[in-house]
Amino acid sequence: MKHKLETLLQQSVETLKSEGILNQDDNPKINIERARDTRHGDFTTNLAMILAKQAKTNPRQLAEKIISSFATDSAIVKIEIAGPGFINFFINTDTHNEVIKQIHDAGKQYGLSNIGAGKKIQVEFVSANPTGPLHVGHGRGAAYGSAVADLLQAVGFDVSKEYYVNDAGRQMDILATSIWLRYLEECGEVVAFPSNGYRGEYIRDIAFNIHKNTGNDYRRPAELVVEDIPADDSQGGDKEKHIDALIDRAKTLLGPSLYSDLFQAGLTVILDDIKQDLEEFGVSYHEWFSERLLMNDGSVQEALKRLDEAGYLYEKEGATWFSSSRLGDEKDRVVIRENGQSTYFASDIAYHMNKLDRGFDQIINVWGADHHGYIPRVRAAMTALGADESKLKVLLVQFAILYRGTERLPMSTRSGEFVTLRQLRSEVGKDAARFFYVMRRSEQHMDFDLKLATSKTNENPVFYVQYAHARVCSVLRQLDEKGWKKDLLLGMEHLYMLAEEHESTLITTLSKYPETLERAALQHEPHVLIQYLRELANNFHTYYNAHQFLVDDVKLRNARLNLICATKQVLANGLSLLNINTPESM
RNA sequence: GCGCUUGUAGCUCAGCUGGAUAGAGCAUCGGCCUUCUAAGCCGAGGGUCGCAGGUUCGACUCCUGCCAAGCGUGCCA
Repeated sequence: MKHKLETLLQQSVETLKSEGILNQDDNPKINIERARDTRHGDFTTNLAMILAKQAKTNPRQLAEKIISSFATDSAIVKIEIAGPGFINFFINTDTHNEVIKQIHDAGKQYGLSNIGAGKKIQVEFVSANPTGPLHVGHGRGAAYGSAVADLLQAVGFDVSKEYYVNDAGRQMDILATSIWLRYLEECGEVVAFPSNGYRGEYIRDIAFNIHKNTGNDYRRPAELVVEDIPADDSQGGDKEKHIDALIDRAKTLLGPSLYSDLFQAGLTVILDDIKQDLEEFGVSYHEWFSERLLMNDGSVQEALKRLDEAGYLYEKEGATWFSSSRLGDEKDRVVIRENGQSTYFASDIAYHMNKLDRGFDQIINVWGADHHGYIPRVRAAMTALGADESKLKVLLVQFAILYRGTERLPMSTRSGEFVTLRQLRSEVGKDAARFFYVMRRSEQHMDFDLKLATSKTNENPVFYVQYAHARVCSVLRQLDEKGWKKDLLLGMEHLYMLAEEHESTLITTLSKYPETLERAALQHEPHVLIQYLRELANNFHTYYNAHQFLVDDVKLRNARLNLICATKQVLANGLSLLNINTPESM
């Protein structure tokens, strides 16, 4: 309907041009909106107000002319000029009610579209270091990223979801060393635990299992482990130097093969845990992309070579630098350290080169907001590689700050004090967690009060929406118990009987679903869909309380049943897109 | 210091990229269960849209300057 009005208005503009009322080069953007108030009809446009200046008349007069040149259409019963010059369109009820048939015919497909036209989009999200379980901050990225990806898929993009596994680098060495030290404790070799190590209980679990499965293979005398190691900061030393020395000691005492086994064992356990966690959260990936792979297959060297050939690399103070400041970054960045090792950023350059080579039309990175300073250097790298940096879209997710009542909960991976995603799921459930995470705009800082989410579950908005779905199911069960049958065709023939205001409002909301999906997807704003579902549920509950569906009049009854079944369908479509369950009863 | 993000009801947040009288939920107060699930519905109160200018028919929305909060500003990842 919206598109139809657009074309009709376009024709009016052309007519007015040929009459000389409008200039030939006036090509306004035709803007049709839903009227916010029912008194303003169904659709509205501000076209006359936009064009009034060029046409040198006042908006209301111009609106008159637009209307008089407007082709008649059976779907439109009335056109009005209102306020400063809005043109309001009133749609006839048959056209209005037709959406119930459309929803029935399309079923699960209702709302899907093909505006993405099969364009390839990659969405990378979460990508947490595999150094420990996911916490509630990652949960937000997971819920948001997957919702964005699934929405884009729903409107016709060819979407690939990816997790970048940072399975290389110093953090991983710290992890392996932390595990080893806990393992030594299991064996009875007591070594003071470094302040910079990973202190979580899960490290002990991993160490315990390695000890159980492999015995004393990794055991080395405590005296040798600590011999000549520089002091930790608790002893007035430097924690970085301390941990680096311990890593080196682990490598030398264990030898490359055993060290690598230990490293791999830790990585596997943690990554498997992350995969399972996400799966249970309803998040799936097409690709788990390994950073180590990039480092081992020469991609990093290749990427740096390309930067060098383009003249963007130079040597300074023993390191190799990328002159990103020439491309909009604040300063130049090191890609190869003094010690010869490439930096994390170098891997990331290679990773983005790899993404480009895979032929995506658009690359979306969902990052925690604390990484925002990283964006200019990645864009600079893409440009330097000769790519179109506008292909990259970075969506930032603000941290979720956890509260239990008024108490702010600590969130530090290193100290091991954090609420895991798994704990959150078991406390509030998958559905509520996903709903909560996606309910707010991603750039909003978010306060997540566990006490509220757990102790008052009945106030949780997710139940409100699910309850609407369950209520329709319940009505259908009642229908059955009364020995009545639903007569689809009879209902469709009598949709005109749905003349109550509550019915009309509900139908309008149903018809907004496709455009809501479209907007939510293109703007990368899943909260728009949540907002919509809450409105739809509200319309339904209000209707439910105001009118009886299972009335004796068989025509009206079936018309109403068709309406609430359409509502059920749209609720189900929206919720399942967000990977939230649609219970038949509650 | 500089950069990014945010500032809307007591609290948590929407506000459809500039439209008509700024909206929900929670909390508070008052109503509605012999009728399809009261996890629901109806009503009331509650606002200097951080502050000050500017742009125009029209600003919560765009521009500038302040104020406040969070984050960033590593040869960490």
